[in-house]
Amino acid sequence: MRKLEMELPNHAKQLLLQLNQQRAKGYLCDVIIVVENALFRAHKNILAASSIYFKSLILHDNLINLDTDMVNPSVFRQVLDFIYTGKLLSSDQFSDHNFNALLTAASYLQLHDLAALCRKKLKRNGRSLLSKPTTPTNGRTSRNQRLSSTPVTPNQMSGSKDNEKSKRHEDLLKDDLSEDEMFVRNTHCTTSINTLSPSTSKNGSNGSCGMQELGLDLSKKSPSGSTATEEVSPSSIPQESPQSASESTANSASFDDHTNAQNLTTGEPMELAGGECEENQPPPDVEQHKSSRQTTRQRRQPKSEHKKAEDAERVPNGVTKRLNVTVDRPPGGRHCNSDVSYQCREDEEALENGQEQSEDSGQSESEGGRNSTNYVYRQEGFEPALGDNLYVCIPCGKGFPSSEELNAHVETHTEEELYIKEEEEDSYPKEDEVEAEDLSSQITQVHGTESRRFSCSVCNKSYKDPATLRQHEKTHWLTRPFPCNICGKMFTQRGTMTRHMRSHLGLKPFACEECGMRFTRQYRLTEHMRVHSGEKPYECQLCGGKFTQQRNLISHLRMHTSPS
DNA sequence: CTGGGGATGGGGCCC
DNA sequence: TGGGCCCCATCCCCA
Repeated sequence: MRKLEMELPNHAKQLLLQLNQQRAKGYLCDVIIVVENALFRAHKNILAASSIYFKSLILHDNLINLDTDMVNPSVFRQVLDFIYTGKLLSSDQFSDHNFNALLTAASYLQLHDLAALCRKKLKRNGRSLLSKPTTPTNGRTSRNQRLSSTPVTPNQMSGSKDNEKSKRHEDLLKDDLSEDEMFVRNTHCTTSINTLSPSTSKNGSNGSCGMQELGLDLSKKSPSGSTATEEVSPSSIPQESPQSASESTANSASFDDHTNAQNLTTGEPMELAGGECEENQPPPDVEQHKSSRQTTRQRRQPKSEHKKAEDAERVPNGVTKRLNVTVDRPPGGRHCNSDVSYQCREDEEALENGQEQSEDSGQSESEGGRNSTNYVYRQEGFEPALGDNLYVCIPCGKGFPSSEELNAHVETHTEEELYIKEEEEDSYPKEDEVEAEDLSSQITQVHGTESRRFSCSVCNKSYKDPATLRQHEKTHWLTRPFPCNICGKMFTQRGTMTRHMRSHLGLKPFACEECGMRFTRQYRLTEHMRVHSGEKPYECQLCGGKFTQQRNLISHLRMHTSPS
């Protein structure tokens, strides 16, 4: 048999180039590497082919946390670039110090070629090689040890991951990352990250890490003093920038595309790492349960998360909405499903507008700038005058020097800017609202001045206060005055909308002291606490069954009353 | 496979 | 404006 001698000269190179480009777009990326607060997407195959260490890590995990003692985001970006390009790009950054750091990382990651290169370089410069051990031996815990089956010493995670560290690193990133670096600071980002790793729940025995470890800050208002409140600012999840690797062949694969931003924004698990990553991963909170129910709940994935994961899959390159987006709400549907449908709808519109949802679409979207109040990043096509204010609010373009300030600013969006418009409407009745029903003025006139009760002319419900009546009236309006600026869903009450927004933004201020699980509503936490206390205040009068939640009692009662 | 129970998320609505 | 409660939907576990 004759040997075939035909060979494309640049086949390998082209292939790698393609892969790197795909990485930049997050296309087919199936693993996320978390380095401190930076997130990198990549392809398992590539990593596995590059390093035995990675090979072992990604075998069972879609999420890898690297020991930040060994590698920092800036260095890992270079490492990743090297893996995908085989090149170490020279830059000012490549000082001996940098090579030392690279060597540390390369040794740690068992990237022998890269390590050899670094040694060579250092040797040439006559500098001593770094001496950091490949395996961290200090007492400091690292996330990878908790979240992934890293071959590194399986130290415990110190649940109380220090703010200082994250902050420090954040600052570091600010220094290290280029102007084009993208910063993402959405809590959901972290949430989803956690959900990405099947091993998270298995390995994560320490409850207080989870989101906090990854930079979540959902506990601003947490009444608890639990460790869960010691987390870092949500803003401390700097995104690896697509531009960070701009000097290289391709961008660093990170949460750079809209999809991610979208998911983050909408509180949906980011589809950063491909669908499989999002499946059946319990949120970090869940894994923290210690009650008897703990096991059960650990195996569960909260519905919304689950659905969101699915949604993310369905809209892999979803065009995120910007604030002030025109509402286009499909009829019917509620809950997140409807939200998602809106999202999909926008995606479709984007498609119609020529934004293909091909594998390249992710890129095009990313250039469109992402919305997501909580997602801040910097990138081409979005050029606010920032100066050193690297933390950018996507909706308004304002830059802030720190994630904390940005975080504070972002909050104002949900409670301020987003409602300015509606406030104008709120002073009603506006023309269109009058057209809709024009109930308020009528009713107020009829009942407001004379009667103590204010009755709705539509349904005759009465209220003791005109404001409440007005609130009620809105339920009759054909037009709901309070749109969600992220998904377009409309609400009759501002409070409902703000609450809804919290789900987008991943703001869960209420933390359970027992397990660290967080909730968007105080009432939910109160409900939840009964899980730990065992209190079952709701009793079925028919069978004596007791329930922790009233709704479950109601559900139970239906069972009694149902025909079957 | 099915139904019941536990638990959670989201929206509506009233206070 | 936010809290509280209700309802619906859903998931997961288990018998």
